[in-house]
Amino acid sequence: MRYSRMFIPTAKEAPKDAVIQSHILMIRAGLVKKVSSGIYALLPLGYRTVKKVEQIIREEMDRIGGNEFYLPVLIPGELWKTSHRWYDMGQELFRLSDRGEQDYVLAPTHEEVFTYIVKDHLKSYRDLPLTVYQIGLKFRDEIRPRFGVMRGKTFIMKDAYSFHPEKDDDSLHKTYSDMSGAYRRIFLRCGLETIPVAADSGAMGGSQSEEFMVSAAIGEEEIVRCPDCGYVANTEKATCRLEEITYEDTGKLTLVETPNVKTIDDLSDFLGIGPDRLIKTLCYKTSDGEYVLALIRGDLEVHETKLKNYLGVSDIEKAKGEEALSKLKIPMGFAGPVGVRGARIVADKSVGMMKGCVTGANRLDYHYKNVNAGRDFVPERYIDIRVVGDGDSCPECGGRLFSFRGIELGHIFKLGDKYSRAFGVTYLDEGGETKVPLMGCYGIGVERTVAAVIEQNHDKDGIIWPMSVSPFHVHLLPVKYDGDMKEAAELLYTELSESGVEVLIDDREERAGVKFNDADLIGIPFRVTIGGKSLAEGEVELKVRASGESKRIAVKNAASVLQNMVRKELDRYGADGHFEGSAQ
RNA sequence: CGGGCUAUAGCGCAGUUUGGUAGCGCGCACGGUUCGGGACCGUGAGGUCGUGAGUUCAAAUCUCACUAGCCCGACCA
Repeated sequence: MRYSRMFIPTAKEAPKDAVIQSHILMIRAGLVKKVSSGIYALLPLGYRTVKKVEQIIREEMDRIGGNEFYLPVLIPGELWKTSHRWYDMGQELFRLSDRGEQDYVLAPTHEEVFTYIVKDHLKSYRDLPLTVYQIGLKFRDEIRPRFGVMRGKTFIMKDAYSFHPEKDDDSLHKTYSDMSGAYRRIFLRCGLETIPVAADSGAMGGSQSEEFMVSAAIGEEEIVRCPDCGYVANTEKATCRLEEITYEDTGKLTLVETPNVKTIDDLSDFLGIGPDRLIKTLCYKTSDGEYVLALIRGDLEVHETKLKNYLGVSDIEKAKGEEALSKLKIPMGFAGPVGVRGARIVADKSVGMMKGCVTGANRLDYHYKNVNAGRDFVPERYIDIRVVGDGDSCPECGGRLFSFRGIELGHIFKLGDKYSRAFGVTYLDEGGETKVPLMGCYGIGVERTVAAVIEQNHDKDGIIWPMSVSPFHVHLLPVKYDGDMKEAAELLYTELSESGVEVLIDDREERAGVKFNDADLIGIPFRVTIGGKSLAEGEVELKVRASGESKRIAVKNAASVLQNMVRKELDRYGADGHFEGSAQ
């Protein structure tokens, strides 16, 4: 491609709403343009990279037997009512209706459509297992779009679904681990180091689930890892060993006056007791309108996602002060589990052994002391709802966990039969009996992957593309697009292009400095400078964007040398040595 | 949705306190000099000052309402 003909709006300064490097660089290098909050247009350079990532995904999906589809994004609401997600999903689902007032959704994922299609054609156990996928646009009415392309209202996602014989967990597990392997290769081929993390399955339902994370300070996920045994988990799911604390029965329940002492810290100071002797009581309201008291040891925090998952509701929120008072007669700051009516009581495991402790008395300015769990109150269950973080003990080996932040690029789930059952998907088994298949689902955020590549591969001057996803392989830079330099550059351009190397030639009549800076910003792995002096000596100059190394090559060999270097570099990112030639 | 903030030329910003009819840098166009790391000189184009109402002789500036966007939190690929 010729730079002068290509739409590449580079900029010295990025708009102030870009706060992370990948976002700033995507805008400055002319990869994307914001159309509205959370909605981005891919410009030619950005789209080239996106297509390469898609192609890598496609190759890896096909390798494990995936069938690629192209599905509509406008979906009849009927399908979503069948799966019940029309009602469950809440406001992030874009809903609309046509002139006949038929309901539609803009698909945020494609379980419904794929299940609908498979239902009609799946007849026999011989058709299983089946893996289908597509790469396409998704819509989510995100509450807060963020970080450019990282979290948008529209985004490209690869989503795959697998179908397996009923109760055949081995078959499901086989595809699940094939996916896990494919995901590792995909990210590796994109030049990314990802960390597979045990995760929460969230609203999707299902059992096992694994997220593919890239470590990044701006990541939206918090992950804990044990350096000793390698345990890794999203904090939505992570557990830890319970600290050994000795509690003693201190006698019978006693009311104690605690005027205006509302927080754990204040209470701890006021009574001169450590926070691990206090039971924190948080009052939640579920999306079903139920009230729940969540109990946890005073020095710990409740993880709302864990609590929500246990309760099996789509959302929870802290109950408003007035509401807790009027509905449950619980004054804010003095809440406790003793004698409460009208609310479920759920306790973290840390509360299970607590004796001789302090809780709110549900009476303004009073707490109870000498509280024993099990005696003075009985929660419906002791479960793990605590926030696990730095310094907690690894549940596997007891080592000290540390936490870090990550960006979620992919997520794989075992779904079970929720969707197949809802849609009435069945097949006949060997014995001629009707069965319901198990399902798995597997997603990758495409633009987000591109953003992560930039996040991990850039310097102060711009992007440093891995060859596998770079919009071009070689950037030809004639210092002057005129005379001998122009001629040599054009010749090299033709030779390289004909041999399958993707070349961007900077044929603009710009000053050298401008061209160099744009080249660094755009970040194509190999830059070849065709300058007056070296050309007079029959040479051109190769600069490797990543290392900054440069060397001279004889003009007459340049095409073949570059061709080999590009090939070698592409092979480095090939998976298992199977990678063949250019990513296009 | 809760908390914080912003809105003036394509981008980055000043001007708002104390009302007087809009400016700087980058970018863009033209001319000239320059020409291997974002050159210089000159000329020029480009603005409903987020929207609407109000106060006033006069509003980017003061008042009210609204809208959009950004940051922190809850949701997700």
